[in-house]
Amino acid sequence: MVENIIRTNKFHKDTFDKTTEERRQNVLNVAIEEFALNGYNATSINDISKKAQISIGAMYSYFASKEDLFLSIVNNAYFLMDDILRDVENNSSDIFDCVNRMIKASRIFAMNYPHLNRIYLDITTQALSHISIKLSNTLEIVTPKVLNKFIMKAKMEGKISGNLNENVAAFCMDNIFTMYQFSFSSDYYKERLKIYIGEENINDIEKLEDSIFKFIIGGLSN
Amino acid sequence: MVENIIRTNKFHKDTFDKTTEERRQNVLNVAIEEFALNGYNATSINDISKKAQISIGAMYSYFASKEDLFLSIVNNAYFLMDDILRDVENNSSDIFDCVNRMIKASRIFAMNYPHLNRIYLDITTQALSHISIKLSNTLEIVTPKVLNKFIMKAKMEGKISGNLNENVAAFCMDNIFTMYQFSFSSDYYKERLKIYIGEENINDIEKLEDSIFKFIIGGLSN
Amino acid sequence: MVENIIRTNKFHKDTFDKTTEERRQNVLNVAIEEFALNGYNATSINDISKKAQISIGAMYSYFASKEDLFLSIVNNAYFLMDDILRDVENNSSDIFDCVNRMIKASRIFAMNYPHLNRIYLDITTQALSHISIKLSNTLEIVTPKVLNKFIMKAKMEGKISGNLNENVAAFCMDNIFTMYQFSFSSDYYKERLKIYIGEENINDIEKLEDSIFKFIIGGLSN
Amino acid sequence: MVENIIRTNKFHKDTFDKTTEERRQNVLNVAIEEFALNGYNATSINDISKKAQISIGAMYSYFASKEDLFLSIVNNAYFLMDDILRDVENNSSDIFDCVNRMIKASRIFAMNYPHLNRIYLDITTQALSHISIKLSNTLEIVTPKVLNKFIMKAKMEGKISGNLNENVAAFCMDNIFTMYQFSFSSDYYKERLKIYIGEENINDIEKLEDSIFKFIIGGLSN
DNA sequence: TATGAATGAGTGTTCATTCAT
DNA sequence: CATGAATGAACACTCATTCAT
Repeated sequence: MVENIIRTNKFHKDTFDKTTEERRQNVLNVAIEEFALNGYNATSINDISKKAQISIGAMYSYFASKEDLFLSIVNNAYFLMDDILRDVENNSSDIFDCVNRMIKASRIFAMNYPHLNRIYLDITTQALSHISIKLSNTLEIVTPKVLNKFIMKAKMEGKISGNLNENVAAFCMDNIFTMYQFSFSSDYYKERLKIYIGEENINDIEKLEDSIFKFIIGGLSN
Repeated sequence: MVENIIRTNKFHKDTFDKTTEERRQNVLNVAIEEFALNGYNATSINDISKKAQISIGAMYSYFASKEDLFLSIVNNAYFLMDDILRDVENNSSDIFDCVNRMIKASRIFAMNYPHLNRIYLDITTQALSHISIKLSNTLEIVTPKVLNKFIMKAKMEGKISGNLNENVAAFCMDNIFTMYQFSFSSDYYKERLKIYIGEENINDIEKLEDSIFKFIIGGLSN
Repeated sequence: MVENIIRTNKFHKDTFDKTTEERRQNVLNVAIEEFALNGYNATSINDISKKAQISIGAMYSYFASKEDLFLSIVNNAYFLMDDILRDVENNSSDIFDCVNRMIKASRIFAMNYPHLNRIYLDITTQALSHISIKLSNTLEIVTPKVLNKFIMKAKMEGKISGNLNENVAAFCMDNIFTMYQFSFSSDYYKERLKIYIGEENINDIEKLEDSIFKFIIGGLSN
Repeated sequence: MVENIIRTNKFHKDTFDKTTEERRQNVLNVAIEEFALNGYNATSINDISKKAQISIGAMYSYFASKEDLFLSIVNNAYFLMDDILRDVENNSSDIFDCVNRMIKASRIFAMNYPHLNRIYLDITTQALSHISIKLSNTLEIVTPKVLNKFIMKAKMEGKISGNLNENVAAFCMDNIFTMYQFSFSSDYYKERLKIYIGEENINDIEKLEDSIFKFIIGGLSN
């Protein structure tokens, strides 16, 4: 199972498991913050160790390389995303409910873990393709599966047209979710959202999400 | 006018205007390729100058810094995007035609200028927010304006519901366009597209774009 | 007596005497292999402890420093050489027999203990003079003594000319033995031997050693 | 021709050819001294650049790596050795003259270039076999050729026995020369020479070399 | 006594930028 | 105006050694 592969991926050394929870969280938190702020390439492992107030030697006793530290973080982030998606899947009554939940989940994830979301954006960058390759087939697999499932179900129940191309619909929907997420973590996309909906509407999240919901439902009903 | 601001932004030194067109293009082309491949941070100006077969001294007589070279490229890229969008705007008969043209334009831009598209993705990254800030208010302004205009027109002509939130709709539509674009330049998003629509459907662009078109039209008709 | 000084040199801590023979041999064997392969400077004590499957803490409870571990090994190696030389001394009937035995002993030592021989070569290097100093007056003392003794005896018995400078002759002879030894442990000198005698003759050890013997005997008879 | 291969080996970058002769010599001299003193592994390129009072950046604009700097030095050293051996070859009237000249040349080379001689000793070490491999077939080729030539000539002229194995004889002779050389550069072998011939005789070089000469001539006449 | 996590100075190397020619 | 040699801070990473458990 793909999910198990993800969960058993391990990019840290045994030593990291043995240190205190506090130390572990501290290292990860500082690293997440730095990677999110500066991007992978501009982040220095020496800086992270200084800010986390641990020695650089300890850092390298926890992770074999800068890349492994980064992969560890990304891997953990996928656990989180996964859990959230699984939650959406399990609690959604139908595709409409599912869309609604996914919109909210996108924002909440980005607001709760803005650093992780920024890191995710960084990974999709061509410069980090060598890194995303190491996680390939574990990424981006749950969302299409969940969306597809609910769309098919709705089709069979006659709730939406049988002519809908469910794959492309799922793609379009996730495009909206993904960019919506980024709109709460990356300064660039934050600015873009403001331009689209106007600075004065930025705080009426309910209205915004309701409109997104309607747009998507329309897309499904074409 | 915003457009004039963009066009008059100048991130190169006067010397660069004075050298030959060939030399100018050569420098920019090599730089674009390198930045697209490695990302801003991992790209070396010395490397670019070597590959462009000009001296590093010349490089710095053209651009005050690595950042300025990068900004120059991005700025030029916006001319291109702008022209394309303007073209779409001028030739579209209505919002449906406009959507159709924008879908195609997204793909064509990404395929014709994959390097520029990758660079664009890089910029949206938080790590380069210090760079996007210098271009702020010049980016991402034309698309919403154009989309808005056509949606409003369609609303007035009764072609689509008056209840539609045109701002959010434009946002959703551009989310789809943007991610669709990335699907033709970044390896990461290429892979993601394959996962969504299946490797076997990746070559039937017409069917894909038709489905995207229908999804969006549905969204507008909700 | 010099010999006693050698034997009582002790570069390890008492703890090392108290651990099991197996553990002791294991540590030393792994260390010998690593030092021989990488040289003193490029060998890591942490690596040795990992390969020997003992903790780095234990390592430092046995030896006060990397240098002491190295000195221990070298010191032990001198016991071995010493025993071999003593054996040659005790069993040789005269200088001719002695030369014959020393040629063979050189090769056999190098083949049985190539690691120790490589380590010896490393020590003679200027970079490790700070180490050889700590062993000085214990090294290189037996061979000249033995050779000298047999040459003097042969002189007195009229077997070789009384005009021979026995010191220089011993020096020349040991030069030949030493380099012959290295020809069986260091890859560099192995290659050199091939260049001198031809790859096709490298396996006819008997002929080779017979020729060396004759050369030396000639040298003694000048 | 092997000699040409050596001469055209180039381990430095073009930039090094372009800097001033003074700077070039300075870098090489400091590097030679450091490598000779500490050995390859324990020598730091940053230290060399500091002692040579040039920036580390300049260092790396001259040589692509620490290894290349080292190889450059070794390569240059082979030019020197080569010239000396060629000189011996050209000026020797016969094998006896040749031996005489080689003994002297060994000492003089070691005294004039003790650093280079120490570096040579370092290279023969197993730990540096990865380096000597890069020079293989260029090293150690001239001496056997020269010695062989003169021995064969002497054989043909009846000056020495036709039964002599010239290859092994050359090997033995070079063993003596090589170790004699080291006796003037490495502290270890200096000490060893003293032990063999006595501290009181260390200054009577003429007597020493005369005795070595006689030993070798004897070896050739066996 | 044995363990191995932790330390931090030090390594080889890169690269944006300057400036004499 | 163009050149490219030169700079040096910074980087990812190593390793001899210490010390709490």
